[in-house]
Amino acid sequence: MTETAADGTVGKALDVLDQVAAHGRPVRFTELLPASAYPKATLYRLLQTLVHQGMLSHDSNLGTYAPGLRLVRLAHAAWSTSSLAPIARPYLDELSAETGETIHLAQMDIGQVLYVDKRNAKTPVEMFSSAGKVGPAYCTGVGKAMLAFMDDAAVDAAMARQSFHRFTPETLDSPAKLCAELAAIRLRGHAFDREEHEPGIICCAVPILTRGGRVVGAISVTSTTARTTLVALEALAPLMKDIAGKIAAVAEDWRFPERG
Amino acid sequence: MTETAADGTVGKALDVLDQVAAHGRPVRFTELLPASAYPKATLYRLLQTLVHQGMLSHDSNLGTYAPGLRLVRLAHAAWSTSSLAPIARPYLDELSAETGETIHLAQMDIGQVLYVDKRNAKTPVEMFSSAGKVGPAYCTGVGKAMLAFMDDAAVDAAMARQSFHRFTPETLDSPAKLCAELAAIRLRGHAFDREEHEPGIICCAVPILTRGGRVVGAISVTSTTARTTLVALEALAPLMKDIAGKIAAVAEDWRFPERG
DNA sequence: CCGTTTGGTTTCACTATTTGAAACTAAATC
DNA sequence: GATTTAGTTTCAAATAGTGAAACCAAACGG
Repeated sequence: MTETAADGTVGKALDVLDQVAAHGRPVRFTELLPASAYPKATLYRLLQTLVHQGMLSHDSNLGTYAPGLRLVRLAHAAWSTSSLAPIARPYLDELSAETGETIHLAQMDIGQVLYVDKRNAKTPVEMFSSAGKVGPAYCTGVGKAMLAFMDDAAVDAAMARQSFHRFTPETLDSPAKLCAELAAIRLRGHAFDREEHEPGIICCAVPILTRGGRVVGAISVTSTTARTTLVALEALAPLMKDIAGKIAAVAEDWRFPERG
Repeated sequence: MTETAADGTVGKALDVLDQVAAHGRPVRFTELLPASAYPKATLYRLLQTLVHQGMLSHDSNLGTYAPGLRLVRLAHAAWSTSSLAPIARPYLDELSAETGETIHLAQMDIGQVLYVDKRNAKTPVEMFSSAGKVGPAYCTGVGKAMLAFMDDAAVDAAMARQSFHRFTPETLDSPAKLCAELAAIRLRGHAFDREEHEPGIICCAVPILTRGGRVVGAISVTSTTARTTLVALEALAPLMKDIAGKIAAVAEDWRFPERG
């Protein structure tokens, strides 16, 4: 299950960190032990180190471990210096104002979609509930939009990491179906989510491409079948492509200079 | 400068990670080397490991290192399972609706204030730009509100970590002044920021305390001298204390059970 | 155009750190 | 009060980390 090529102690420690984080709630030593590849004493010491470093917090009276706040601090740095979010902000605001719908900004992270920013029409704020969240690539608009424009090697690598779990009757549940879809997306220039991940939820997504054609992210406009249709969403595609182009232009100069 | 008691290789690696994050922009090997406590080869290997683990990203044509997206993913877990934010959300919404002002939710992290959530009257969303941000404890409302109710040992530890840099003429720039202020806050039950951190910015903050009196965080309402006065802000204190109480009650059952 | 500097990567013998089976302790549970 | 369960500590063996120095490549300067 763990495919992490743990290089050295650091790798192991981070592996443990991931495990704790994956549980999504405070976990006890004994819950971790069977899932971990390491013997009792080793796991114990790794946990101690991580706690001591503030990467985990340990509740001594419940005996539970949870991800520590130091991570939040570090992530702030990561988010603001390595993600597209700060650059894309004004453009997302623009798109949000124009469409009034839910907007997502995502990047690809080892075969998974990582949402790095969001605009929500109704509710005022939702924070990390969106930024930092990960999702499947094969059944989300942003995921497919990015896959469609990645190079073969990267697509293969990503493909290998998809579960192809059938979330809804519409989910593309095989590599073959997905490949066909990607070809269509390449032609069209934008991707749809036809209730493939959640029933009733549809979206239209476009990739963010550098001049050199490299994928750096994707944006999507999401809505519900109750409120709108794919056809109506598709009408937004030109605007979205325009916005994506602007983001790409700024991003390229700023953070993703094309190799000379 | 580096006061990290680096335990083992993991500690060193995380130390390096912090250093990279601290720069706030992609950094090159040579910029890191002099600042780092480790010799060339060691630093090099640590960086390699971190990159390989996705904790850092390395731009091979610029030769720069930046915090990696894996951190964002991990932080999402940390934020949603270890911070007060998910619990406090509805109450912050309530406070936001009632006051219409900027609201902060903060926790104490090794002597620094870590903002974990925010509500902004005007702009719809601001994400990590606030969550994950750190600030000084000695000259912010939330910082002082928390310090005032922490136990002596914790206050001492935190004090030792304050820079007492004089941001404005109003900044409390010595431990003595701060101590006096903390006593006043304890009496009053709420703290002010009298333009101590930024000119023109004032706030009123209250601690979030468990039944046992343990500090788990603080909330603040911020405004400008142009728009309002401390007296007007103080009028909100009862409401804020009420909200803080509600958050504490839920938090305690949920995540901070008092030791029996 | 070639010698030199600067920035980054690799080597390798040395050694400190990590390892993990097993022993141990404390607290539940029977 | 015996027994299980959960967590912590020990210690010799083994592994992984160290860092001075050598090396390489690209940029620089004369």
